[in-house]
Formats: sequence, structure tokens, C-alpha cells
Amino acid sequence: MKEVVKDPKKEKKILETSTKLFGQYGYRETKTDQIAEEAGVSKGLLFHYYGNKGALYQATYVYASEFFYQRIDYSVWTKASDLLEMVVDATKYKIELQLTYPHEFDFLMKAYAEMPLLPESLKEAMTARLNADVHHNLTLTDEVISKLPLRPDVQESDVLETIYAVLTSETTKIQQELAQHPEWKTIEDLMPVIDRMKRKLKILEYGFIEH
Amino acid sequence: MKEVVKDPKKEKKILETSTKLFGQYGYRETKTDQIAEEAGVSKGLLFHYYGNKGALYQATYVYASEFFYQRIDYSVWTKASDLLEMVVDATKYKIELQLTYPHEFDFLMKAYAEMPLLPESLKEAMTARLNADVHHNLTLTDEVISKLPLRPDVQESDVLETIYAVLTSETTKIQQELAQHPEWKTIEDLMPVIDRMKRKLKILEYGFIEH
Amino acid sequence: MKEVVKDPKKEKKILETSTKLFGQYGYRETKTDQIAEEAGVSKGLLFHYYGNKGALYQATYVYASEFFYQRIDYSVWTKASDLLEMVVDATKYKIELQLTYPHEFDFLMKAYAEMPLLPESLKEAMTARLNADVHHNLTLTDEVISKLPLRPDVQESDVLETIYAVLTSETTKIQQELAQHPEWKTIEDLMPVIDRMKRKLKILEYGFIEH
Amino acid sequence: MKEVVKDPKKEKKILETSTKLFGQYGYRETKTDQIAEEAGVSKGLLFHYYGNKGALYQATYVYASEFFYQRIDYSVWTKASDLLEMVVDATKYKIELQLTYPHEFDFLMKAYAEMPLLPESLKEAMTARLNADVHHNLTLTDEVISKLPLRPDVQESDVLETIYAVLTSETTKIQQELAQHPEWKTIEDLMPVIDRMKRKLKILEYGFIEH
DNA sequence: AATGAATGAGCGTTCATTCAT
DNA sequence: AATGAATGAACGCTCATTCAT
Repeated sequence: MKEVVKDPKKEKKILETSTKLFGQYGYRETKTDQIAEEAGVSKGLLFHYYGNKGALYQATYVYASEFFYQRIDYSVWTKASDLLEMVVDATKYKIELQLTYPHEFDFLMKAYAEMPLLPESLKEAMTARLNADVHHNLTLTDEVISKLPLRPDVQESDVLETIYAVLTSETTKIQQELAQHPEWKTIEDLMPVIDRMKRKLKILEYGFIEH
Repeated sequence: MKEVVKDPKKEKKILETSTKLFGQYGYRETKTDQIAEEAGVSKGLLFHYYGNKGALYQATYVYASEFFYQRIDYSVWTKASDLLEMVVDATKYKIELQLTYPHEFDFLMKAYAEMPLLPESLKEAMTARLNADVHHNLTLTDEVISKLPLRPDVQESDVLETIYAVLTSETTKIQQELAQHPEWKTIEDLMPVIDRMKRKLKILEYGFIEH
Repeated sequence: MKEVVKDPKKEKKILETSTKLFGQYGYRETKTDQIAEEAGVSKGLLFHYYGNKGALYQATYVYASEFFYQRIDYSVWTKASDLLEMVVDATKYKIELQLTYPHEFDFLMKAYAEMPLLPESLKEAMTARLNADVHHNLTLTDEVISKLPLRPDVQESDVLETIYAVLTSETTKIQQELAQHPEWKTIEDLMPVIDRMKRKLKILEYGFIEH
Repeated sequence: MKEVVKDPKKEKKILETSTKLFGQYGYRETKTDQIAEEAGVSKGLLFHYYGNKGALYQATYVYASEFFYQRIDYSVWTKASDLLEMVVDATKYKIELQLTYPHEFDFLMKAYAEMPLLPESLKEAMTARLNADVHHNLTLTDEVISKLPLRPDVQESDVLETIYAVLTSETTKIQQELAQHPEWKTIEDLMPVIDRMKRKLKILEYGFIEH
């Protein structure tokens, strides 16, 4: 495939628009007409730049994921020695990014969720991309876990998966709460949910049963 | 919308078929043509009965969710005093139902996953329905939790949600494993995954930190 | 491919229209919109009946070729013992059919001519069909030739090909003359061109060199 | 249309390329993008020089037909007194030209074949051009015929057309054989087909009927 | 004169929905 | 009540043509 020269301004406008629309309506429900109109370019240009809708979707993923992860300060993860500290810092950080760049965040969330419903060939292409990124994501938490003093009768993999389950669930919950409370604009507004996450992680560390 | 008189046999056939097809391919990829043909009725009847495709999808949801929950033996939950016992029994039970009624189960799973991807108006209608049912689901576990001796410094709601997070995650994992191992046909084949769930619940109960 | 039930009247109207338009403008230049409109049906019906444009083209070929060859009185060929008689009778007959059914005739002519310019898959499908029909056509002339007393120093295949070349060329010439003289409506109007063909065949039989 | 000043080198490159591509793929299947790229000029220049695709096609025809006929050594025709000699020499000569300049030759062949399939306005323009050239072609053979001793009962025009029919048919046959045998590179490889042509011309001269 | 990025009308095709029977 | 033939709006995509530079 020949690489087409793209006007950086138009490319940016297109990808911002497609990020927003794909993130809002998903792949199938987002129409190329709508993207072109909202981005202020012709439909022809979309296809001139990306060849087809599926490739535009993938380009949008690359854009959103680079956009997002370029802004990550990895020291948040690496400098933590304590799980609680790391997770809380990371979550705060993530939420801040999400509040600042909601479209990019929503797109990434939706891309992950709608993967199994994508047309076959696009699904395959996206699976490859997402697997790489998910793996990249996991390893950060991984390192911290390996430093923690675990009880001798638990398996590290079980602990890791359990923590991951709670984080995933909490993240989803926070997404929903953010959607329901568009008035939350700063990290302070989110202290209650951060605290809730802390409490849950403590349950994981110390158990909930009295003994 | 006027309520139409429906031939019970045809209605059943339609809903069984739509359950299977929507569950397999999702809303957009399932064609009304295909449902009508496989159900052995005319496409006209589909629209005569349900008005439009979205309403058929909702009716399918009502059917599948009633189908499924009608068959639940609630004593599995209520007679348990021990969390581990309850969860394991409930999970075994759930898996048995899933193995027995895969179409209904798959539909419910897919309905939950594809909700944000539905056309706008259908999405709203489905969101309302699903929220109600998720709530219903939680309360069962709730009763058992309230009987457990909790540490004084933890909140019951946090514990409940944490357990729920782990169960949800584990359920998803099991779905994937079931999809990858179609040869698992009895509950015995699933003992390893049940055991893994047990270990994770124990982590929740007693914590993973050595102290 | 499921065979769709077709309304005979609409099918006829569609095929008559597609015969006319494909015959006039060729495959690429004929638009499905135009066929639908001129046939008085929706564009959807075209695709419901034939699946795609290429299949409609093939169906049109089958229609035109059956239409045409069903009306052929084969006795014209078989009862002739003399080449001249046979060719003249056959040509008269062909021209009469052409004057009566110009659209079907034109379509067939154009289908043959535009074959190499068709999209690849359609070309293959059409090649198979046309080869069968051309072969069918040739064999009729063949039989008569074999009955003629040939000079010992000529090869039958050379004679056959030479006759065929003259007939083809004459047929093409007649097509053009017919196109230029829409006022020719009966076989009588064509006696001059028939006579010209006779004279040419006589040249073939007896040579043009004085000796 | 204002006549634009054209860079001779670019014009040549464009026409060589369009000759090759139109000859290979035909009018509709040849894209202006492709011509521009292969000719090493911008697409804009194509339209600057020729206004539209149809005009470029016509310019290509003028180029190819002038290219071809400029290289004809007319003495091949004029110096022959014997029909057989003339035709064989001319045919050899033609084939040599075709082997030397295949693109120009192919374009001319395809242009002739696809004329009725061109968009309406282009078709009219091309028809006019081609008719003129075909006439030009005939007159050469004409001179030789007029020198031959014809039987008193044949018309010169009939003889001429009959010869022409056989030559046309034979030429087409040779084209196909050349396409199937790319290994034929010299005139010697073509002696069998030249001989076949000789035999057919003899049939024309002396007839095939024994008497 | 020359570029090539950008356009948009137009194409073949899909499929939920309608409606005469 | 039930059919299924028929519809047509909507879609993704193509490509000759335009025009700012």
C-alpha cells in the first residue's frame, strides 16, 4: 500500500473526529459520511487517506493509544514499592487523563469491548494490536506484585489475577460513575472513589474474615 | 403498540431461533431473513408480532432471561451459610445451566457485552432492562454475606463488590475456557477451574499479605 | 444459491429492458438504476432476483439466446444440399429474426464483442456459455460443406474457414447497413444484400481468376 | 478548447504510456492515475494537456495510428503485380511491425473492438476517426486487384470485399495465435500461418468446387 | 507550466420494513 | 392471522475532474 501524503491538520481533525464518533457509537454505527462531515473534509479524502473504513478504525486506534500512552508518566508505576500506593497513584493518574481526554479514553474502552463484534478481518488486525498493548499494561503491575511479601500458601498468579479483577471492576464502575456525573471535573471530585478502591485493595491484602 | 395475538408455538420457535442467532452473531450481524427462515415462519410474521428488529431483540432478552432465571434453584444460594460453599455451589450450578442451555446463556452474555454498541434508541431500552436484572443478581449473594463474620474495619458493601468483581472476572475467564474446550461436557471437567475460584475466594477471606 | 420466485411479468420486463440496454450501451455503461427505472421495478428487485449485476447480465444472455434460438427453424439448414441455397436461406432467416427482434439480436452481437472487456469473473462465465453456442452454430454449416464435391488440392478446413470468414464479414456489413437504414423493414428490402452474398459465395466456389 | 503548449518529451511519454495501458486494459479499466504514474507526470498535467480522459483516448488513437502508418513501406503494396505476392508480403510486413511495436498495434486492435462500448460521446468521435482510416487501408489493395485478370462475370468490388474478408479473418486468427505463442519472435516462426493464408487466397482465385 | 491534494457525483449492493393478498 | 414479494433509503467505495499553489 502506497503511503499517501496527509495534511497534518486534516489528519488530526479526522482522527479526533473518528476517535470521538467511533468511541461514542462503535464501529458499525459510525458512518463515514458522519465522520467526513464532522471533520470538515470530503468523504473522498477519508478513503484517499486510509483506503477503507476498517483501516481508518485501526489508524484511530493507533492515534488514540499513542496519544494516551505518550502522556503516561511511567514513574508513577516504577517508583512505587507498595501496592496500594502504586495502584492509587496509577488510578488517579489514569482518571486524570480520562477527565482531560475523554474521547480518546472512551474510544480505547469501546475498542476493547467491541472487538468480538467487528468484521472478521478487522477483528484479526485489532486483536493483534490489542494483545500487544494489554500485555504491555499488565507487566507494569506485575513487577510490583513480585516485590510484595506473599503468604506462603498463596500462588502469585492467583493474587495477580485477583488484584486485576478488582481493578478492572473498579475501573468499569468509575467509568459509569463518570458518565453519570459529568460535573466531576477534577481529581478532587474523585477522592471518594479512590478511597473506595483503597479499601478494596486492603481487603485483598488482609482479608475480610475476622479471625 | 397494539398487542397482537400470537400463536404460542410460533412465538416459541421465533424466540428460540432469535436467541441462538443473536447470541451467536450479535444484533447487527443477525439478519431478520435468517431468523425467519430458521424459525420456519415468514419474515412478515416477525414484524407483525414485534413491529421491528429492535423490539424483537428486547423480546428475546425477556425470553432468555426469564427462561434462565426460572430454572434457577434458589435453594443453592439460600441454604448456604459459608461463602465458599455458596459460591462454589452457585458457580457449579451456573455452569451446569450454561452447559445445558448454551444458547440462552450465550445470548445473555452477548447482550450484556454489545449493549453500548446498539443503535441509540435500542441501547437506552436495553440499558434499563439490564440494570434491573444485575441488581436482582447481586441481592442473592448479599444475603450470604450478611451472615458472615466480617472484620470490624471493613464495609459490607465493599466486601460484596469485591467478591462480585472476582466472580465476574472468573466467570468471564471460564466462558473463554469453555469456548476453547468444547470437549468439556460435565461438571467434573470443570473441577480445576472451580478449584482456582476457591483459591481466589480464600485470598479474599484471609488476605494475601504475610503478617 | 437459493432460487427466488419471480413474477413472470416483471422478470420478462426486466430482461427485455436489460437486453435492450446492455445491447445498446454494453455492460459497463449500463447502470442498474437505469434498468430498474426503465423496467418499472425497484433496484432492490433486480438484486433480489439476480443477486448482482453480472448475474443479471448472464441471465440476460440466456434469455436473449434462448429467445432467439427457440425461434430458429433448423430445417432451413438441414434440408439444404447446396451451399448457396443453405447460406442464402439461413441468412434471410437470420435477418428476418433480426428485423423482428432487434434488441435481442443486438445484445447477442454486443455480448460476443465485449466479452474480452468484461470483469474477470464475468468474462470466464460468459466465455463458457458463448463457446458452447458458437460451436453449436458452426456444426450446422459443417455438415453441408462435407457433402460438397471439393477440388482434390484443397483442404476441407481451409474451405470451411474461408466460407466462414466471408459469412462473418458479410454479416457484420449487413448489421451496419441495417443500422444505417432503419427504414428496411421486410426481407424484400434486403434482397440486394442477399444477392451480394450470393455473388461472393459463387466467387468462393468458382474462383475469380479467368483461366 | 484552447491549444495548450506541451513539453514534447512529456507528451511522448504520456502517449506511449496511454497506448500501452489503453491497449492492454481498454478505456474503462485504464485509470488516469495509472497513466500519470507510469508516465512519470502528474495527473493534473494529463488534464491540463488533454482536458479529459476521452480526449486523451482520442489523442492516443491519433498517435498510435500515425506512429504505425508512418512506418509503413508502401512499396510493399505498389511494387507487387501478383495478388498472392502482395498479400503475403504485406502480411509479413504487418506482422513484423506488430512484433516490433506491439503496444501500438494492440491499442489499434482494441480501439477498433471496443468502439461500440465507449461512452456515447466518445463513441461518436471515435467512429468518425476509424471509418476514415479503414477506407485508407482498403485503397491499397484496390490497386493490385485492378491489375488482375478477372473473370467477366464477377464484379471487382465483390472480389475486393471477399479478399478483404478473408484477410481480416486471417489477421484476427493470427493475432490470437500470436497471443498464445509469445515465443514466436521472428517472421520464420510464422511461415505456417503465412502458408495457410496463401492456400486460402488460392481458393479465392481458383474456387474450391471441382468442375 | 505543472502539481497532486481534495472533491463529490455516482456506483453496486444490503436489508429492515411495508403492504397487497 | 400470515405471507413473502417488493421497496428504497442508506451504505462503503471509486475515480474523473478541479483548483490552490
